[in-house]
Amino acid sequence: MSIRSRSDSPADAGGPAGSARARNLTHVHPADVPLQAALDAVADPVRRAILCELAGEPDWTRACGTFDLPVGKATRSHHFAVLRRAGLIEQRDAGPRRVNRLRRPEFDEAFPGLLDLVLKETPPAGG
Amino acid sequence: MSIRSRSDSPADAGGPAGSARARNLTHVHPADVPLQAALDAVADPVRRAILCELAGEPDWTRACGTFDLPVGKATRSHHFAVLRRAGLIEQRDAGPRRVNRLRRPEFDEAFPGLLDLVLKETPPAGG
DNA sequence: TCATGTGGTCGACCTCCATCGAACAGTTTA
DNA sequence: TAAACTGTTCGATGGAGGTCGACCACATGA
Repeated sequence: MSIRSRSDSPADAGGPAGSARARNLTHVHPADVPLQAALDAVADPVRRAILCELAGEPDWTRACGTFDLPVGKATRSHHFAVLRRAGLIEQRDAGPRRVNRLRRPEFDEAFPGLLDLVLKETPPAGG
Repeated sequence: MSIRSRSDSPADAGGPAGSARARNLTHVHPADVPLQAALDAVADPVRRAILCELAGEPDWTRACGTFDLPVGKATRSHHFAVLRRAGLIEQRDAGPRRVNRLRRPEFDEAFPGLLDLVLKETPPAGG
């Protein structure tokens, strides 16, 4: 397998030191994520809804607050953090908003097929 | 996709009506399993250990009690039931024992890549 | 400076589920 | 019949995590 240098933190690109908020934005490369964490991340329906919405649009175009989710903003923030720690999404501060990107190629390399299953999911019914 | 006739309950093969215990052994075809149930099933480390052990041996050679698991027999029975209802394993009564088979081709067709991820998992560390 | 909008953090609550001991059921052998 | 073995079911328990309201931190614009 290809052990890449996980030091190329992509969120650091965009400034010498970044803002104070951005410095708290820690990312984990999918290659460093245990299978347990990856499965736990995608096992939640709200998080799968986030991933599906994110997959349908270009990178860095969706802020956290723009997702249609049946939970409050505290829970929403929690879910985004779980996805970030599982190597599934990447986040970047854009003014007061935090925009997202689905880490599809990296995650696919670490867990082949898993993200495809999530994105191909047929919504239960009716909705 | 190939919608196969899910009425070919394989556990019924082997007798006209089977024993009383066998009649309570209900199976679910992986094609009828929601993604949520499949993910929930493989998200548990004990169940993944069962799947990995099962994958290393021929079908119908491992009874439930022969698995090396860090849980009591009540919990063990629970986990096997979850795997059965998720379409991951097939069970058959052999005397007082209940032997198992990994439903690898059927499950792979319904959830491509998922079982591979589980079986390729590297045990956390040390051992 | 203030107001607004966005998102994170904290504490608490609550539900789900993994876990266990005990009792029960079925099979085999004596 | 009894004993031994295997596995299930039941009821209870504990912990992990999803959820919320409230408050806090940061960025923008007037």
